[in-house]
Amino acid sequence: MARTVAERSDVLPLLAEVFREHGYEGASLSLISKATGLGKGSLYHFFPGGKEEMAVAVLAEIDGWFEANVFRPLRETNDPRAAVATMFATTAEYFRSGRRVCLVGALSLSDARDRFAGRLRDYFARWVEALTAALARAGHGPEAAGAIAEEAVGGIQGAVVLARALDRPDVFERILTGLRARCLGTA
Amino acid sequence: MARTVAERSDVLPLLAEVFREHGYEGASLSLISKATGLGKGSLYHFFPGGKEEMAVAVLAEIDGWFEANVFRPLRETNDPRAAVATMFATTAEYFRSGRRVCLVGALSLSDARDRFAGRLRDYFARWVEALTAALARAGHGPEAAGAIAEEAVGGIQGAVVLARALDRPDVFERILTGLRARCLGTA
DNA sequence: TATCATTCGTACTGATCGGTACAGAAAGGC
DNA sequence: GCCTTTCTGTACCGATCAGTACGAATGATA
Repeated sequence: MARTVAERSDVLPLLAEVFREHGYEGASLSLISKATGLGKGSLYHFFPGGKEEMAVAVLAEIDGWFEANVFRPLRETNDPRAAVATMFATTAEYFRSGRRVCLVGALSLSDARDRFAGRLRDYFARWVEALTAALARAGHGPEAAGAIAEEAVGGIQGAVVLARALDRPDVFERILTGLRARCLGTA
Repeated sequence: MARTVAERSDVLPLLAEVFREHGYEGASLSLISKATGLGKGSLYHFFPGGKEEMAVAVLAEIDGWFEANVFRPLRETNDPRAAVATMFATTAEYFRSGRRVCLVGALSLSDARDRFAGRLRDYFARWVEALTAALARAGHGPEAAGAIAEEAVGGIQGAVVLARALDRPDVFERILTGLRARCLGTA
């Protein structure tokens, strides 16, 4: 049979898009097969655990991407204010101004939440922690930094929901602008 | 056969809970049947259009509840600051501090969004408009009122996502407290 | 060219999906 | 007392679900 992909990791972005668009339950194997161009044989070869293993792999890749591009910069930068600003720009681009759903957030609202509870909690907890640390280093008081970080991380998720429901990416941009100002405001 | 319910509206809250917990795709007729105690015969008697009609009816009821308990008070009150404060208290109770999912928001993130796009957009648009009007009457400038309203409505949705992912209702409460302060702050 | 593990398509399983058909029981009018 | 309308359970439909089995094609090695 014809070879289509060399690496399991090659299909993860395609897989992620299917889960984002259809959710965990809605992402049927036939949809996944169509989106990846892989038959069931290949799919179960790469992911013996089936759909659940596919979702875990996708979540791990997303987690790794945010760790490298968002969380770590927030923790390790020498210029926390610039790092916070970069975080908003990076996430706005990643979520395509609300046109792209946050898979972690969407799973948190679905009945698949319990299945992946630990990973979902971990993702958001590390995001809030990293942002809290950056805000504290930027001059916010310890308790205010945590509260603002929660408001910002939650606010980004809410911006995705609202922009998608209203079908208005400009609403996403405006909310993020407000959140950024709140993070960088009184230091 | 034994009669179980008298009115179609009696099953709407049960139906809503099934959709909230399992999403549109995940709410199978067998789950719905179990949750409502109604067989398929009764279900299709009340909702000839099947699942889609059930979801539409549930959305209409939710919309009606928010219109009566949240949107209209914001529009018609003589004390806009008190009305805004009441909105936060009412929604916190309705969403049970993030333990209960917002069905409208969850559907907006799912692949059922297109099916109900108009209703989802309408719900959030009216919420933002009503809150904008109240904030303007409370003394905010016209452009600031709109921006804060979007941030607040989105923020509530994000608070549900975050509190549910972290399994921490206190995060929901803290975020709402911050949003309320932002709405009532500099008037 | 022969070998061999890896990769892949297809056919299949049993279960469940949303929806339909229909017979029969309860309720209400008379 | 019927008799009509309103409700309700159950059996069934074709389609699709996640997952398994397995043979065939492939690419690397030799």
